[in-house]
Amino acid sequence: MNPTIKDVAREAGVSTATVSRVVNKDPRISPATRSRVEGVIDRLNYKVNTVARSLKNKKTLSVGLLAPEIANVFFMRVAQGVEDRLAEDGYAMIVLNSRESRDGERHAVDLLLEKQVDGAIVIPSGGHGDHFSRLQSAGLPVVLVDRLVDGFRSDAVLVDNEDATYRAITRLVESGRRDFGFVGGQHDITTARERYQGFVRALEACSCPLQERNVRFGDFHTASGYRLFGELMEQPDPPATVMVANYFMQIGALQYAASHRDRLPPDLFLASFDNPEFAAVAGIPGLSIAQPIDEIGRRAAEILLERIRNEALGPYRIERLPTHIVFNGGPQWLT
Amino acid sequence: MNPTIKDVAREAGVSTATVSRVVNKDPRISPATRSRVEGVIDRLNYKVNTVARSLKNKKTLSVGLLAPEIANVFFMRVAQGVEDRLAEDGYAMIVLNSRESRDGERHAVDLLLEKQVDGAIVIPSGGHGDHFSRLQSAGLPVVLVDRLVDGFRSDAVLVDNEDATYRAITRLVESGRRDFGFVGGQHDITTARERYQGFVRALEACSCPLQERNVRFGDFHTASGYRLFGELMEQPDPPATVMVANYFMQIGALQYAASHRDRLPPDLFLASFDNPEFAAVAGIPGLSIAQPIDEIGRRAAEILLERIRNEALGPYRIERLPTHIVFNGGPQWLT
DNA sequence: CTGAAAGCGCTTACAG
DNA sequence: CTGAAAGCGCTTACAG
Repeated sequence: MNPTIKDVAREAGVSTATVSRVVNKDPRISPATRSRVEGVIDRLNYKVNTVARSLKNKKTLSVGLLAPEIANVFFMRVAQGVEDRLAEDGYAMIVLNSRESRDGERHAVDLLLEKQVDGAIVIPSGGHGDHFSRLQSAGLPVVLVDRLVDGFRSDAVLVDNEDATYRAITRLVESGRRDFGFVGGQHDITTARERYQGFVRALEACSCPLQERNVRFGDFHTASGYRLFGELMEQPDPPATVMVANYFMQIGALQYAASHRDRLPPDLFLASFDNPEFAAVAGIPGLSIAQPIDEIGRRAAEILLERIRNEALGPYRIERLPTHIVFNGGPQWLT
Repeated sequence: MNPTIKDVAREAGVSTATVSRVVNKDPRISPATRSRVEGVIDRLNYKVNTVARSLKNKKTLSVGLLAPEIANVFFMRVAQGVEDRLAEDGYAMIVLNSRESRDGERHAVDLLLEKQVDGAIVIPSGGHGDHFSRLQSAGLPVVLVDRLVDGFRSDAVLVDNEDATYRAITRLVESGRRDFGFVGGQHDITTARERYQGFVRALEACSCPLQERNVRFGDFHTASGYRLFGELMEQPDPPATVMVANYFMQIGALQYAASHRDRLPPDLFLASFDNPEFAAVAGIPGLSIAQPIDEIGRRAAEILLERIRNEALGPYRIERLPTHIVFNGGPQWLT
């Protein structure tokens, strides 16, 4: 059906070895031979069969991207960054969904092994990562994104959640706010833990009071944000400055706010991660700690490619990219 | 490194053919042999090398998903649906970004051909699709999603944009609204054209006046929605019921609305596609024509798999899935 | 600078 | 029910 290297060789009157060398830009081929072969390649519209090539080379030029869900704003921006970087080097991105379960992750690991990908970028679904080491045992480099996990060591790209939260809260303290609430995720997730620690540290630094009833932990989903933020607001004396430490919980909180405007403190201010568009539309003052999500994806891909090519032989690196703070109301979300 | 079929054969004292048959569940293998071989497979943790298998079978069990951008809510939900369906049958999904350009699409077609995918699902970037026929010439089935294109025929999965818009507008007319505006996309995109036609047809049906100054066409991006909706609102007598015929334009319109509340007609009502969360948070009354996006992805994958297996040999089918209307303000977005 | 030949890890028609 | 062998489409060490 599709022409093979044999067809080209026959038409050009050379061996398949020569055709292969032309295709792979081997400099030892004479210009005359090269251009003759290239002519035939064009004429027949020959495309190298990368499956055959992969079998020989033990490289598929493909990389797995494993995430807890696909329909997720954070994930898709990571994926965009990853695809961007991979495309530059001709690598394909295979996207897998772990469906937020460890079994899903195990299954995905099997699939990646079978598909012979050259490496994997993983956004973990939970706090544990033993099962990812099977990739490393098979010689595949892994780069973690967004968070670290227990029981598994590898390169990782994320942000400095603790420090970013610390700085954001400190800034709010400096502008006179002292009455804080917090809605976050479970502590087995490093990201959730780090953000809460930054929050606590900032309050300690200013000797601001932190009342236990103003702190809630949920599961990083919209419904959880709605419920926990609602619980905060339904108290007799709700905090006026609330950190909702995750994009989806923030959407939930904003939905609660939109439908219970009368319950909200008049000077309510919401701090969160990654959600400038939503906050802007809601018309509630706030700030977002913006992660460079595309860049995280790009860097993860970059590091993975280095490992695949054995350019990076040192110890595993945890790379934390800088965040920046975006205040609502400006036009900066209009891009 | 990884054990091969040869290692298993040697350990089990059988030929590689027998191992292959066990792996592929050939019923002719005796139970005794089967269980012995399976034991060895487990012990060595043997995984079939799908690259080698693909070379032999001329099937890679992988499918390409090509979209104009990855960081896009519509795309990611399609991708989720596609991945879901493909995973059931053990197919991998390779995601490619055409970067909203025809050259990007051509390049992706080359890559898909090289990677020997078994088929492709395409969300086109423009109104033209000549270049996709190279996939079909190579024997690869293609399923279009979201819209049709000139110069290319294939199966397609989308919604009945015209009728959905007609019904939504008609419903608003029945509730007493007569003063309409429209913000949509360029007419070379079938989706944009169909939605506008449905809008016009609904207004004709009720003999509602449609003023040309209340109709604007942009490019389906947030900034365009912001600008064009702003233009509508900055007129002396802005329309109170505006259809913003695309998810991203609607976000732009809501951002404009959030920052220019004083300019809005007091009884402003926004109709759009696919954005219940945003509209809910913004607190502006409205309705969304909700597409079953995951389902579109699933169906596209389903049809593609049928074509790959030659189960569907008939003529190309354009499948239009039903939409439903969601009004803001209820808790239905809390899922 | 070029070719003959082995081999990557599978599958399967053929033979028994 | 099982095996020997060919072959999928490449790449590359070796030889010239």
